[in-house]
Amino acid sequence: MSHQSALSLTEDRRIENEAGLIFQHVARQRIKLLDSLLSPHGLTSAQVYLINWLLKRDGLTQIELARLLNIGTVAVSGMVDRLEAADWVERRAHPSDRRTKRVFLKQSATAKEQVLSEAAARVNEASFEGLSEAEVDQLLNLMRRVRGNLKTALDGDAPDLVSNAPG
Amino acid sequence: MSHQSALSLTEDRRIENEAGLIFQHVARQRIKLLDSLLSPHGLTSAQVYLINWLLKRDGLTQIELARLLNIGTVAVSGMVDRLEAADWVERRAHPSDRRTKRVFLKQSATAKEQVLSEAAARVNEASFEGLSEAEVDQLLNLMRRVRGNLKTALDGDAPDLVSNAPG
DNA sequence: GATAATAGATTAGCATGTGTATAATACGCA
DNA sequence: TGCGTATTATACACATGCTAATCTATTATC
Repeated sequence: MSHQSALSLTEDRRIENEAGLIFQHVARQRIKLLDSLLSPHGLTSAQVYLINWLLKRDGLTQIELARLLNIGTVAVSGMVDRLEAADWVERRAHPSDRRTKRVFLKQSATAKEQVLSEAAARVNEASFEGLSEAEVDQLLNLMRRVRGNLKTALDGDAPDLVSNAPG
Repeated sequence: MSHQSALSLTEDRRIENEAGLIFQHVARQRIKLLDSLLSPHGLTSAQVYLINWLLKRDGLTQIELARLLNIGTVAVSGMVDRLEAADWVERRAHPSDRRTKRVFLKQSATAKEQVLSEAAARVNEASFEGLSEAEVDQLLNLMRRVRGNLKTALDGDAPDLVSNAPG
């Protein structure tokens, strides 16, 4: 690794534990805050991430959702179960492939688009309070590079389906 | 919020979804990579975060661990259950407060210190591949500010016990 | 066409986190 | 002493993620 000479195993010890905690805490705190904003609407943050992709492209298959959300197909299966039970989405048979089930939003979900958008924006505002626009850009760009690094380390060389995010 | 004028609700829409996904993906990818490094030793990443604090200060109470790990006491209770069942730690009665149980490492855990340290270092190396030392510092500093912002948004004004991380 | 390999989705079982409710203990104060 | 409150840990129910195994349907190969 090119980085190894700059931060060796021993020199790295200063940040080795803290970095992991920071990334985890920020992710979990954002979820917690987003959940608190969404719970009055009967939705969770993970469900909204899924719905956001369907708002961009309705009728995605579960495997496509799994790749976009960076989770396994099993997790998608369970989430769609719960979303379907609560009448936010419905599964429909794929016209030509009977293995595949496509997921479509129901009207109750599309009607919430504005609410979900504002909740996400409020979490970002809280997160980036006091940071300049340049600093936010810097942070997100560095995070994208870290995500790419980790994807390489985990997947080997799989294509990056997530980089074209909805927005 | 001072930030609101720089990035309004509408201007924010470009990043509103992506930011959340990035933070989540990075956190989960790091966990996944760390878990894969630790599973040969019969440990999970969450368990190692807890053990790392005990390596710094053995005999913490469960509530202290909860605050340090930024999780609830219920989650600590379950984790200590599993760690105790696997003989990594043991609960001991507090000398003066019979409500409290302090958690102590067993020899099997302290013997693993070097292994855990190297696993964490390898995750950081993979994460920060291609980033300069200055960029890593920049990233972590920005993330610390985000964490502080979110803590304020969630807790109100609770003290930040986590900023003095082990390492 | 029959058979093998691949792909999409689900089930089962687990770890980790949440919120709410409870039990036991400690503490503050009359 | 004793009552009310706060603290610590746990029980319960749930959401979200994982891996491994399974089932069905498609595709590739002989």
